[in-house]
Amino acid sequence: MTYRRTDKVSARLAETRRSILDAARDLVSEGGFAAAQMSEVARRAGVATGTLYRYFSSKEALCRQIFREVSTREMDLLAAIAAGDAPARQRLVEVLRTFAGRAVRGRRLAYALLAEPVDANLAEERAFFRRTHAEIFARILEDGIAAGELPATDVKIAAACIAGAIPTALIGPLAPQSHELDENPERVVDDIVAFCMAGVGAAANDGKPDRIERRATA
Amino acid sequence: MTYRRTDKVSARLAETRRSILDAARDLVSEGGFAAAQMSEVARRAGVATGTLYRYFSSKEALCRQIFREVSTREMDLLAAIAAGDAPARQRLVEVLRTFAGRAVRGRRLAYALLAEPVDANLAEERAFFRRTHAEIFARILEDGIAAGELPATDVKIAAACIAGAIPTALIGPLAPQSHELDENPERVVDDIVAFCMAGVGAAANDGKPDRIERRATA
DNA sequence: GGGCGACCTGAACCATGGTTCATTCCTTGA
DNA sequence: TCAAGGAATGAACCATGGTTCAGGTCGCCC
Repeated sequence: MTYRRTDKVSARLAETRRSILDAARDLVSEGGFAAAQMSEVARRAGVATGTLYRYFSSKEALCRQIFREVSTREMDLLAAIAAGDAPARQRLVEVLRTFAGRAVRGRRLAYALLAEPVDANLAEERAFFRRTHAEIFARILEDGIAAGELPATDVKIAAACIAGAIPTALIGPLAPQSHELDENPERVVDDIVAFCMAGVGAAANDGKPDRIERRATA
Repeated sequence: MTYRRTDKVSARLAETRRSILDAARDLVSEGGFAAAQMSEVARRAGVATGTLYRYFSSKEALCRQIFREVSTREMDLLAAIAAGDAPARQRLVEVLRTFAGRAVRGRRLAYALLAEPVDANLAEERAFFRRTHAEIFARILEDGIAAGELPATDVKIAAACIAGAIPTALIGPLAPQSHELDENPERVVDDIVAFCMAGVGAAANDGKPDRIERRATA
């Protein structure tokens, strides 16, 4: 027993771990998971390739960790809104706007999380992410139906539709071609949210004129 | 000049080409593009691996061809409906039902075309496929708005929402977990179509009771 | 200061799967 | 039947990128 990890060392280790995760996350938000090659992650983090394997058992483990950290942050935001005690319709609008708005702002990262081609292992993690999304939507829908704010629907299916419509409209293969997003992201978000709200049988106008009226008068 | 390709040979070549394409398509519809390895395609087609390269310059070229053949078939079906002279709302419902219905029936293939992780080259082809979808939806929406059947909306965005909602709800990472699809695919398709129709500001009841009423009485 | 072991290094290793090419087989036209 | 050349073969080749490991460095404890 001649060696025991000292606090200073632990701190340094933790720091290295963090810098690896940061490097990987940065790479992902710049070029997607495809850009996060182990050698490149190491270079960015200022360590050798082999060192990565002292902190993460495999590339998959590292990527999963990234995925979790980022998506947990997002989910927590949405969950907090969902757990509020505002009327269900209002919570739903807020959740959708938050989701879509954040995706637009961190577009490259959102693409990586939601749409980038990844291998089966990561796809699993993504499925979990999406499922959690859908559950948040579904719970609010249930509340709304129970409270009579929304018409009865199969909430699971409606939630899945929402979970598909938003990313596709924003960052899927359809989006890049159009430059509307760069010009007027707010309107795009508004329109998407309006579509989803209408889809679940609720007009989007909670205090402000909704998409349809606004555009009809234009 | 002692050799000239005879008709019989041309026919045989064409046949080989076809059998390669068939083998590849079958593999894709069984296990997605991931399962379509060149050696396996060759085995199925009853030729040697090298032979594939006499017909297609690369795996990418082969896969693109598959993608095009399959998706063209689907697009043509939808385009035919879209070009009809029924009221826009009716055409829209029909297109959506056809799209969703075929995806459910050929689920594995639909997954490959719409959602399976593929590399960037194929993603391009997929983007084209989706864009064409969205354009079909958009055109019908425009017709409907012009005819006063539908409220004014940004048709591009609505179309993108639809193009995202349907596949995700049916075959995306969300769907597999539930077995509703196996039990009652028709109802699921109905609900999804209803969501989309409501999203564009049209209730889905064209002659028959819509989702909401039906479920509310259950 | 010195021995010990954890930590770090990065070039070599390996697995996967697409691609090539020297060789063989077959068809054509005489 | 035979020379000429296109078509087919499939094992070897190669590129990519994750993973390993023998050797060096550094911090802990006495």
